[in-house]
Formats: sequence, structure tokens, C-alpha cells
Amino acid sequence: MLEMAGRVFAQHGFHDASMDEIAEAAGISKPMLYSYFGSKEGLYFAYVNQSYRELITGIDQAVAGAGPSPEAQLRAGTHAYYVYVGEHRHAFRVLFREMGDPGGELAPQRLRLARRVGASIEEIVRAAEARPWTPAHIAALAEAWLGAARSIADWWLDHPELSAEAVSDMLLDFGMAGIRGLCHPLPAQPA
Amino acid sequence: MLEMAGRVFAQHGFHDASMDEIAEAAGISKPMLYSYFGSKEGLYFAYVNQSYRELITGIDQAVAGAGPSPEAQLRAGTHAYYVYVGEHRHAFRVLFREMGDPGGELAPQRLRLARRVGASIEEIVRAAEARPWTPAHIAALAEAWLGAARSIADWWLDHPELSAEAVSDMLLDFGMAGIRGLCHPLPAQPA
Amino acid sequence: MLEMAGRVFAQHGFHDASMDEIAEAAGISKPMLYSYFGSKEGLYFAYVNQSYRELITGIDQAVAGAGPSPEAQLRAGTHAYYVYVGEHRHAFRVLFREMGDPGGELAPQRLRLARRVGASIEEIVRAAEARPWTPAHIAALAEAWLGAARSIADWWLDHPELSAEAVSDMLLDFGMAGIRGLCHPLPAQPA
Amino acid sequence: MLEMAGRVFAQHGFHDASMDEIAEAAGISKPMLYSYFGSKEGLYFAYVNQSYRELITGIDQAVAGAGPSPEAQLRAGTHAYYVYVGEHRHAFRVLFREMGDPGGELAPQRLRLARRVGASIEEIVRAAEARPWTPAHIAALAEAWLGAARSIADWWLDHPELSAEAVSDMLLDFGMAGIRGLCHPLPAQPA
DNA sequence: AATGAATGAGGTTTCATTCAT
DNA sequence: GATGAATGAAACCTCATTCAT
Repeated sequence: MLEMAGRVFAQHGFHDASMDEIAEAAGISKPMLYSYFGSKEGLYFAYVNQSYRELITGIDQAVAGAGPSPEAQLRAGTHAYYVYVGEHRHAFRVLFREMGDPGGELAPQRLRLARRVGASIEEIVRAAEARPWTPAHIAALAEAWLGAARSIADWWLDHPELSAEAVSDMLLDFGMAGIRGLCHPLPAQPA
Repeated sequence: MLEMAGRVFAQHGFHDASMDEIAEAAGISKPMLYSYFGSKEGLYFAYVNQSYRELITGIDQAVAGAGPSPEAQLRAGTHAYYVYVGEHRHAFRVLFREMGDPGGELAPQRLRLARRVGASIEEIVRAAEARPWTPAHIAALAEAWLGAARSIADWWLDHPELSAEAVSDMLLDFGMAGIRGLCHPLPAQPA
Repeated sequence: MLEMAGRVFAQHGFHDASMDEIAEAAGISKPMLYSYFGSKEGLYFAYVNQSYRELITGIDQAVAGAGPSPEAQLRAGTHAYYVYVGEHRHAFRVLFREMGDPGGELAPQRLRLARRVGASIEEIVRAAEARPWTPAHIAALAEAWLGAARSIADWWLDHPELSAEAVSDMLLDFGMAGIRGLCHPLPAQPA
Repeated sequence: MLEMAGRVFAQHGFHDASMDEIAEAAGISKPMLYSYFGSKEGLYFAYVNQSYRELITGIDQAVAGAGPSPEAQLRAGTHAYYVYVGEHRHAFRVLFREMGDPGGELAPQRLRLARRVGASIEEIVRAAEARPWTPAHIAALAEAWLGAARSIADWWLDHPELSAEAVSDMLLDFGMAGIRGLCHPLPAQPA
């Protein structure tokens, strides 16, 4: 039932999606929606929350099956992200295209995602035996990674001929090189 | 006068910003807003459009003064981006946090930004004498770059103690290394 | 419920009647009006349309019960017209005083009225074995008949002491004489 | 200058005609309109009043030049009415199609018209040496005459190929026969 | 004298939300 | 328990009307 809500939210955005349309699409009556979710925001939250959970679960499983190498874990997690996006276009639209600033109650979910990426980055850095980075630096890079991931996924929506693996690799090749380059900066940069 | 509109749009988002509030914040009456901009969408468009123009102008000037090296140009442009964001928080919020998919008439502006980044990347690759990339690959990386830039800027809003230069460098060091790494991939990658 | 709408429309005219007032007069809320009729124009149309239908139905029944003589039919129809006006002052005001040129969707109703009168006139002429009239002539006379009927009804509103039969006869005596006179013009007309 | 106001009023009706449009059509500024006419209603009144005056003046002159016969006078006045309508379509639309119930201040003008017709009818009846009619009867017939005239003029707008004389004669032949018939009713009417 | 610029007041319309059945 | 019917509140927008230049 959240399924249909997500579809409508993805299509029209939060504000232009009317409870009437959602109720009709879900095949139930409006008062039912209210009895289950309390309000429009409640419904939205329920949908976004569930989607986040699914996404994170998918990533968790992929990471868990990826062996001990932090780099392999980041690769697996990123790949899982794109697999999820590929299979849940609506959810991606609602989660990442709709609102830049997730309403207070959703912030934790987004934070978990960022922390996860940050943790991977940190371990990679440590494994590379480079000088350690500040937490802020790592957090910023994790955000950058997620932003790049989001944008490539966005771009993917208009280039559906590519596989999840292909787009995942685009991000990974770029991002991994970036991290490695930060670990061992080249001695001289010609301006 | 667009100034105040932007402030309100940034605070509440397009939908929850009421013309009443904008008019009051701007110190004029609602009919004036309509006489100048025709509609709420017209006002929004005017603000976003002007902001985009300022941002792009800033980037253009920085790039023009950066010498012939494509890498230096990308650095300069990226730096200008953060300078603009630092000085126009409201505009940044409205331009990049509000809507994932800019309404039809605004698409060209966003496209110009992406093309600009893509062009820089392409030249860097060519200068590195690496094997050329497909246009799709370049476009995707340009989007990734912008997405990372957006996210770091977003993160910056919550860490205002950093200078524009510092955050700019974070993106640049990471991104440049990524591009360079893609040009000359390391021979072996331990999985 | 259209009842009250008609009352308000009759009193203020279409433009100066506010949906607020109609809703209050009808004892329901504005959104109900919109849920039933879609828009102010929809409400207006519904009222006018229903009124036209009632009027025409009344005339039809009277004509059907009037025997085969075309003159008797015209008398009966005209009488029914005044009976309706007498019992539906508001409807008359809205139908015939408000707008000279009924909006596109209402034109057919008015046309039916005019055609009906024209048909009666034509048969009377034919029965009188006068030389036939052109369709344009008949159409113009039908309009004249309706215009005279409307004006007498209008005048009746300020002279409510008369019965429907009395005013009906005024029109009929005058109009019938006019038609008959046209059928058999007097040989000489002193200028 | 009233000329243009009339044009706009005729085209859009009183309510949908905006002062902006009238001012622009007249080539002056809105504050000028207000300085001359005080309000929208004032402007409307000025236009309608002037038009009525012109119409009545035209009728007066025609009647004055028509000789002593009351019937000839009615013919001349009616003809003048159609001449005026033919030459002032806009004025006709505003005077007779717009509002069934002329705002208080305009009632006298319309009344003068009705009285004039009523007086002619009365004299014709007297000249015919028929039994006199009640004032109410005469007033009603005068209204009927005007209503028929209005409707035929209305119909004329859609049949502009006819001359003013032709449509005028249609009304006169019918109406005169009606009056004469009322003076000397036929002895028997076959039902 | 003449106007561009400004506004107060009010209209239609839409929804998230809740009764009464 | 489930819903059709109902509504309060507010949004956008327009226009007759006036002020300050």
C-alpha cells in the first residue's frame, strides 16, 4: 500500500500529490489512509523510512558478503546502492530528488548512510597507511561520495540502457582513484 | 527585491512560501509582485534565473583569469562556485536543494553548468594523453562532480567555520585525483 | 439546492453573486458547491439549464393537451410560459433578464424555444392559406414574439395583481392579431 | 472618448470590461478616466445615458417630420430606432443586451422610450374610434412593442444583410396589424 | 494637468482533514 | 471497521481605485 503512495509521490512530488489520488491509486478510502498514517506527512515519512530501510538493508547484506577488504566493501555497498535504485526508481526519486533537507525525523536515516560511507573511507585510508584524516574531512568526503552517487543515479534515469554495474563502476573508478590519490598525493602538480 | 523572495523560498521551499509572506518580507504589496512577475512561478523563475546567471558569471570570470591550463581552470571554476555559495546561501538553497528536476525553463541553466564541467574534464583527459572517453562517460562524471560539489556545499552549511577555499580544496583534491586516476589507472588493484 | 442559487443569481446577477453567499443561502459549505458543480459557471449552467428544461416541459405538456389547431397550440404554449414565469420569478429573472446572449452551452435551449414558436407561426400561416413566408421572416417573428413575451413578463413583475391568464391574453390578442393581419393584409393602409 | 468605452463595454460586458482596457483603448490614463467620470459605474452611466439621448433624439426628429398621423409617427419612430441600431451596434449591445434591469439612474431613459411608444399606440386606438384601453394595457403593449423591437434588432445582428428598412417593416407590419386587430377584433375565432 | 506605481479588498478554487452513517 | 459527504483555512490572483511625482 505504501507502494502506491510512493508511486504518486515520485510522480508529482510531495506537495502536488493529493491524498485523494493516493487513496484512489491504493484502492482504499481516504479515512483509511488517515487511520493508518495519521497525516500526509506521516504517510510520507512511512514511505521514505521504509525505503531507506530497504536500501540500507541491501547495502548491509552486500557489504557483509564482500570479505574483509574495506575497498571491496565500499565497492559492494556502492553496487548495492545502484541495484536498489535500478529496482526502485520511485523510491529513489522520493528519497533523493524530492527534498534536499529531509524533515527532521528522516535525518537519522540519511546520516546512517553517510556514516557508513565515511567508515569505509576511513578504513581504506588507514589500510593505505597514509596519514590519518580529520573526522570532518572524512565526513565531507562521504557526503561528496553520496552526492556523486545521487547525481550519477539521476543521470542514469535518462540513460537506462546502462546496467547497474556499469554506472556503479563509473562512480567507483572515479571515487576510488580520488581516495587513493588523496592517500598518496603526486609529488608535483603542473599548474 | 528578488533578494527577499529568495530568502523566503530558501526558508520554506517553493510550495510553502506564500506570496503574502514574500510581499510582506519585501515591504511591498502582493499586487506589485504580480505586476512585476506575473505569477508565483514567474517570481520563482526570475529569482532562480538571476541566481544562476550570477553563479555562472562568477565562474566564467574566474575561469577566464586562470590561465590556459584546463586543470587550473577547473580549480578556479570550482573555487568560484564555493565563493558564490558562501556569499549567497539562500540562492544555493533554492538552486540546489529545492528541486531535483528544474522545471522546463530552468533546465538550460543547469545544463550549461554541467557542460562547462564536462568540457574541463575532457580537456584534462586530452592533455593527459590518455585514451579518450565516451561523451556519456564524461557527462556522467560531470554530473558526479556537480553532485559532489553540491553535497559538500550542503555539508558546509553546517560547518561554517571552514573557508570557501578549504571546502573547495577538499572537492578539488579528491576530484582531481579521481580524474587523474582514471587517466592512468594503477596496474594492479587488490580486491 | 439549485433553488437558492437561482435566488441569489436573480438578485445580484451572475457576477455580483458570490459563492460565499450562495453557499450560505443554501445552508451548505462552499466546497460542496464545487464538488457538485465544479465551478461557478457550472453552477450557473446547471441552474439555467434545469430552469429551461422545466419551462420547456411545461410548454410541451400544455401544447400536447391543446388539440390539433396550431393557433390553440400557440395559445396554450404562451399561457404555459406565463404560468411558469408566475411560479418561478427567480428563474425568469436569470433566464431572460440576466444575459442577452447566453453562453455557448445554453444557446441550444434558447434556440429550441424560438424554433417552437416559429413552427407554430408557420403552421398558422399555412392553415390560413396565405402565401408562405420566408424562413428568415418566420425566425424574426418568432424572436419578436419571444421578445414581446419577455418584456410583458418583465412588466408583469411590477404589476403582480394580474393573473397569468390576463397577461398571457394581452400578448396573445396582440400577437395573434398581428399574425392574422400579416396573413391577410388590409387592402389599403392610410399613411 | 466614450466611444471607446462603449466599444469595450459592448465586447466584454460591464463586469468583464476592465478600466485598464478602456483607458488603453481610449488612449488616456486611468486616473483621467476617474477624474472625468468618478467611477466605473459613472463611466458606464455616462455612456449609456448619452446613447439613450442620441437614440431618443433620432426618434424625436423622425417623429417630428412624419406628419400628424399617429400611425405614421409610430412607423417613423420605429424606423429611426433601427437606423440608430444599425449605426451604433455597440450602443445597442450595451443598452439592450447587457442588463435587463437598468440601474436606478437609467430607468427614466428607458421609461421615456416606453411612454413614447405607449402614447403613439393610444392615439392610434383613439383614432380608430375603438373603445379605449386601460393605461395598464397600453403600457404593457408598449413594453411588448419595445421587447419585440429589441429582439428583432438582436436577430438582425446575425443577419446583417437586411437593411434597416426591411427589419423595421417586419416589426411594423406585425405590430400594426396587432394593434389594428385589437381595435377591431374579428367576430369569430375558429379554435 | 497627467501618470506610473501602488494597494485593499474580495473572489474563486483547492486540499488536508474529519464526521455521521 | 470503513466510507461518502462535508468543511475550515488558506492560496493565488484580479481589479477598481488612489497617491506621489
